Amino acid sequence: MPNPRQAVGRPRDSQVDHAIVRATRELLGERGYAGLTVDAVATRAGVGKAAIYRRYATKQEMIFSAVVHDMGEQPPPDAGSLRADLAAVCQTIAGQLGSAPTDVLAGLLADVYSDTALGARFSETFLQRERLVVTEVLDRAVARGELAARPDPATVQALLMGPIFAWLLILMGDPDKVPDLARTVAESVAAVLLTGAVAG
Amino acid sequence: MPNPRQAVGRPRDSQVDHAIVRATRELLGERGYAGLTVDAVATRAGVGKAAIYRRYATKQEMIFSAVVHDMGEQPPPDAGSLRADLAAVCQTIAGQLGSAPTDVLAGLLADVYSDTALGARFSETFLQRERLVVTEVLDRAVARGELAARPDPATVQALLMGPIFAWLLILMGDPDKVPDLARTVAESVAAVLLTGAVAG
Amino acid sequence: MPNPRQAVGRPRDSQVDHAIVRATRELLGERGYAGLTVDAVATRAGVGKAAIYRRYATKQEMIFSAVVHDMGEQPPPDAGSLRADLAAVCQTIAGQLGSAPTDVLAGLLADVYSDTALGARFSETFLQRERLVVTEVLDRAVARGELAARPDPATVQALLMGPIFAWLLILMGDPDKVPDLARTVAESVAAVLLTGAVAG
Amino acid sequence: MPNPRQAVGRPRDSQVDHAIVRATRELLGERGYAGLTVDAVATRAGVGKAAIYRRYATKQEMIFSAVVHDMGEQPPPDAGSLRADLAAVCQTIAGQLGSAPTDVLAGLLADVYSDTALGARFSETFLQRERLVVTEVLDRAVARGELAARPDPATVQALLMGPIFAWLLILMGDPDKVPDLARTVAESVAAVLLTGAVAG
DNA sequence: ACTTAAACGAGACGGTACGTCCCGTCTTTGC
DNA sequence: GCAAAGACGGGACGTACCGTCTCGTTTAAGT
Repeated sequence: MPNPRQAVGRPRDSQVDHAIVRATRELLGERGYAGLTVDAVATRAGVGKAAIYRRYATKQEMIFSAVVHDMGEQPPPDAGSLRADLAAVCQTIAGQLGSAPTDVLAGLLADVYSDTALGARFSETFLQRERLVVTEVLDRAVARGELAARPDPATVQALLMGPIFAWLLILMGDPDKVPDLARTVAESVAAVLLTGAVAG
Repeated sequence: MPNPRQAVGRPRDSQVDHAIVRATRELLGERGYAGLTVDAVATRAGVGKAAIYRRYATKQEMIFSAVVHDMGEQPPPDAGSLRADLAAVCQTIAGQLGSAPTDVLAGLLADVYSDTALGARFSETFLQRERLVVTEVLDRAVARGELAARPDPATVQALLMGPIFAWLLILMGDPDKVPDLARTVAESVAAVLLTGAVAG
Repeated sequence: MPNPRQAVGRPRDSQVDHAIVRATRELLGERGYAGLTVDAVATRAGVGKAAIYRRYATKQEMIFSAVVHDMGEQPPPDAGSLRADLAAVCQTIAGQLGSAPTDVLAGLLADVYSDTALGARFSETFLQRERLVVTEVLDRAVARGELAARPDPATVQALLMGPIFAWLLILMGDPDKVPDLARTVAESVAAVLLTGAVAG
Repeated sequence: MPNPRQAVGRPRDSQVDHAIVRATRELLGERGYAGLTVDAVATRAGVGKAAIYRRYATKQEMIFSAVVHDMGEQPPPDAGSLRADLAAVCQTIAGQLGSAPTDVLAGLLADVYSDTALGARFSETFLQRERLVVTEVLDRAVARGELAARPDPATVQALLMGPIFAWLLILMGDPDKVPDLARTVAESVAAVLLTGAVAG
């Protein structure tokens, strides 16, 4: 059951979509989050502002879509143990967070709080998808007999992503040390979970 | 040897200082971070804009000063064990982060990336002071013989503050559950440190 | 010798022509000259914008054609005397000017100055045709012996149409009084012409 | 009884007023009425757009004020006879109309119809003031015994200004011939008035 | 008391970006 | 090849803030 409105009128030009996303990413890299303007994106993309606002309701949505686009968050491969699964999840998180400049991440995070629609989209696109991954990993551990009961996935999610987030965004730590940090995080979360200290 | 320029002319009115801080906090609560304007603060405070810019170089500095004001980060009391000390540090962090609305925290974090001066101040006022606390706690554990060598304080700081940060700012979790989370965090960090898995 | 391009392809739909003209007039009445948009005309007419721009090069031309359409300016019937002929011409002018809302007339007049092509068409469609009428009337008066020489037709044209124009467009006078005014104008122009005060 | 609000805050800078008016006039001359943009005026005047919109509610008001500014319409000197007085009035009208480019006059006239406030101002600033002049001239003629009763000033105003208006704005006639036309107009109006054909 | 100099409320200033609107053109699908 | 529908590049509009700059007034400290 495709969208019935697709049949009428000139269809959206997908080259315009790409040009906007591309220009946004380039300019974010060149001028930073705070220095990005919609006019500059339009000019760089060779596109009218109307074409941008036809796709995105606000500047913030445009940036969000250009940066987050498709944080695929594929279903995680079973690595055989909770410890190994957690390590894999951590690496994925680290890879995603490291894919955008920190000032952009911080800017987006702030925008999420001033735009309800964006907040919902952020939650759906990113948080809930990642939570499913965490849930899956925990369920496996229960199935294996490593855990007696499934701990709260949201709590585990915070334990996993938090330190990496803090390292990059708040402490402005060296990105090269993120892999080491990810290992330590996986280690510490596995330790605390396996002692049974975290409630469901 | 005070600033000689202070002696001449009309002195700053400390009531103006308070009015600005107060108006800023009120308006942050009412309209949120993104909705705050300097004109509105001036009006609410019954103050001219010049009086604000005489005190703060930018809007961001004004907000920073009004919100962060005095994250005291007092020296931590020795609780007798690494596990207990980490728990205390975690509670402190949780208390500080919970004292401001999340949208304000996110907004300030974004500003830190577009304003070098603010970034430096944020680092000095907040990060480095907290790092000293972490370092002190770790040193005590070494002195007690709990740890063979002092792990990297920055890494430990990320492990401690990260999950709470993520819970509040990213996952938009229930603030009432933060104390529980803080306990879990302290537990997990103590576990991984005591196994010696974290390098110095 | 018709246009050879007319023979190929689908012929223009004359219903579309009428729909455009009709929608234009309706919307001019409802929203006024300044509030008219091509999109609105297309929507109201149930027509694509391309169909409009296939017929008219600009929005202004569209309006012009819809409003002026056929200012017939038929050859004037000989009324027997200069005085009577002038009165007839004046009534015709008054009738034409009164047929469109004043804001539309003012808008069109302004457009004539920003669009050379429209200016030319305005001149051909309206001014020159009217001038021929004036010239004819003056020539008759010469033939009758009422005038010794033919005065400058452009000057007489200005004397005849000017007051009615000013009354409606500038002074925003009562349209019901235009017939009276037209009589007075004819009277005054006849008077000055018959005294021989106007040069050829 | 001066404006009580003058005392508070920074006063308007009259140099800014002049810069705006000057830039508007220059650009009207260079690019014509249709080519004028508010941004261009702001840039040329070395002024922010806000400074313009603080003074004028719309672009149209700005242009109106810059062009019409002060059509002084001083009380007319008594020339001794109705015929001579009318000639003087005609010359004044001709001078005023000739002081601005025709495209600007046409543009302003159109604006008057899409902006009620501007229409009112146009009427007060220009039409009513001129009408007083006409009324005064007619009253003098009555006092002199040239006229039995005072004819309708609005009608006479239309008779006087109309032909000059039509000559310049509609017929796009040679501006050099306006003085001749003005004389003819005065002649014809005097003729018709003195025959008593125009009602009060 | 009188001068000096800075701080004060108010609000205008130059500048920049926003999001909207409209023009005239182009690109689909269908007839 | 015309039709409706609607996306396209371009560009102006009027609004909203920012951080600065006058105004005239008020408040101390130093004479």
